[in-house]
Amino acid sequence: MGIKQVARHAGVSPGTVSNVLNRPERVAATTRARVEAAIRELGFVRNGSASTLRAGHSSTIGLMVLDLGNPFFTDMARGVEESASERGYAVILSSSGESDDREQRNIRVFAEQRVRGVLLTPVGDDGENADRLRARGMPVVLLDHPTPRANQCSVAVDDVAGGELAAGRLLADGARTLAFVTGPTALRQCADRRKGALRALRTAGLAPGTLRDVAVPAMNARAGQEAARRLLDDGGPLPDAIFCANDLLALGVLRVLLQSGVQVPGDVAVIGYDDIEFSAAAAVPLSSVRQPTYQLGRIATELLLEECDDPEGHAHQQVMFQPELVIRESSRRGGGGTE
Amino acid sequence: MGIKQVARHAGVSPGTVSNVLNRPERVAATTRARVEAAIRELGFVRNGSASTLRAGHSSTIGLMVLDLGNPFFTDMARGVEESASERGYAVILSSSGESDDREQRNIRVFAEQRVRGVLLTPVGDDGENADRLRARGMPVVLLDHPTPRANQCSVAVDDVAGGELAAGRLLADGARTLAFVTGPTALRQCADRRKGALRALRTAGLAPGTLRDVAVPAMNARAGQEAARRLLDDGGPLPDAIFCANDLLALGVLRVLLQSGVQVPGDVAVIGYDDIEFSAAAAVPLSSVRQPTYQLGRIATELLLEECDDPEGHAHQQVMFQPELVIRESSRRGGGGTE
DNA sequence: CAGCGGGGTTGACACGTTTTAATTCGATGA
DNA sequence: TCATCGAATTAAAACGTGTCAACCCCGCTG
Repeated sequence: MGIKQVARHAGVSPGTVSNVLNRPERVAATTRARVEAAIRELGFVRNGSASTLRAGHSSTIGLMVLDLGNPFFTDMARGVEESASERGYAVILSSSGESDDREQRNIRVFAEQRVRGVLLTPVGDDGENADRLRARGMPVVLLDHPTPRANQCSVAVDDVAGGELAAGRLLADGARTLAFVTGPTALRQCADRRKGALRALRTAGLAPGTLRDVAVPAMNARAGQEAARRLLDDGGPLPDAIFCANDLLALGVLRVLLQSGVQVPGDVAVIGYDDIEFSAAAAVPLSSVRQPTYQLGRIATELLLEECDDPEGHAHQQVMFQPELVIRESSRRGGGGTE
Repeated sequence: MGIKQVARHAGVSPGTVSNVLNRPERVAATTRARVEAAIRELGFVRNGSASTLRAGHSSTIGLMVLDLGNPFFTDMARGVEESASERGYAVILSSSGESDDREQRNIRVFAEQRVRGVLLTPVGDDGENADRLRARGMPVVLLDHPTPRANQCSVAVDDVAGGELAAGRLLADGARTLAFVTGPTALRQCADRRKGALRALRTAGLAPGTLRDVAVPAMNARAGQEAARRLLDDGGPLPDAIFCANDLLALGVLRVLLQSGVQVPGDVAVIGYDDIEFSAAAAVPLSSVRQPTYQLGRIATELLLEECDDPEGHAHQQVMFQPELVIRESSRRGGGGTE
């Protein structure tokens, strides 16, 4: 069922059918109509692999995120998909699950599929995978990951500023001891948010040692529960406030605290990061740091496709958004607690 | 950068390189080593589009879900991806956003890409899109959608039973008037859960008119908020209990109720559907109907790949799971209310 | 009337892989 | 010594599309 059958059925040559599909303006209206009718009658759909083989690249882009279970990334993906489909591109969506191996495997799939370009939220910080792709001549835009390097585009939100914002608010509210619940410390997001928190501590004149790190191996609610249990079980006094690298972590933390009879924000204030939809509906509405998630996806896609369309004329850009603090019940001192 | 360059570099013919890639056992150990070295040195990666063109189909499967913003579907997708990658297949993940148009567009992409098979959670009930695919000889498994038709596999959970379970519990707890907050009524999930609720009403000896439908155009938290506002604003008395077609809807409903000072479950009991992770952490922990989400994805993938591997010998199966009620605070009468 | 130009169409080739049938080569047995 | 056999490798064809140079036809100009 190829272009040839359509051509025969319409009484034209295969080349003409191809022209109808790709440069309709070059073919006379009457023959075009005839070909289109044939296409419809035969139910023809273009063989993408043949196109891709001929063209050297497909009309899909690859999107790799850290965790599909995190609404932050699915919101981003929505932005990507809408922006891409407006330009006639399809999106192949993949998740690395924060695993270096899976990132590499999935990137290999992208390479095999000859996607037109890749949007990558990298697990590691070295940009090795991105470099490998670019070495093959494949445009890459880093997503939710800033780069100092000028050889590629990136779109990100200032996580250091976000961390400073969150911790700063907790300190301003009177907290003297802080815990930082974090996922894998190798993740740039975690490291930067921690750096911001430390900066806030310094500004407040407190020693960096005041920040107690609680690292868990994932960034979901279950891991957050584990972190909270660790905080509760180790015998010492609870910190005045807990800053979580992630709303999912924060929701897990919150849940265990409440189950254990700890008052939030009375005994402990909690603040998360990402401002996912569920945070506002949590048992204690969660303060958080909001990012322009959907926009992140849209803009990254635009940059990527711009580079694809004109690799020579394209000027790489490093876009950096500023996050915004959203204060709700969970960090509002005097809002419902013991103190 | 093709098989030919690798062949030249290793001093063998292209056919041998292909054999190394696909049937390593047929090539002598020493030449195999030489070819593998060449592959590594040149950084060769197989051109998937050429493979696909030759084979007639790629080694990817397409997965189309209703809503990537719903954790129910991302959990399912996790099951699919893990099961597929165990067998060497990659997954192209797409969301129809509950829109018929987008479903059709994305299925077209699947067809163009010549995916090996499709896992489809259809928007409509007619199975037209699935039929079109199967007419092209492409295996399709319906996901979260039962079929009476024996010409295809399906994997689903009994939504009528789930609806009956949920509404039955609300009635057993003493509710006499019920609201059903639902997304697009054309969605099978919504229709079936409603049917179950009606069945429960009948069993309890109540008139079907007792069920007050509140239909909103989407199945997310925002739509749930709209539904709750509609319930509050129309002047009449609130129902004793609200059954939501979806946890996202329920979380939205819950939020607006609590903001308006309505006690849950004291004034109104609420129960959702899907038992997503966030439900347990909601302001009032949400009762819900649990489904074997991850298993759904795994089993559907297994069925699909089984059909792909042996289209003739494959016997279609219609798998139906039974849901399970999870009772939490939001529907526990006497748990914290006025009554 | 011959020549010219241009819009519309065609035919053939290339893309990179897989596969099948054919070929080489060394060893074995008669 | 020669025929035979099997293992290892090769050459060539095919998959369906896009492109590009060539070609045809027709009207127009000189």
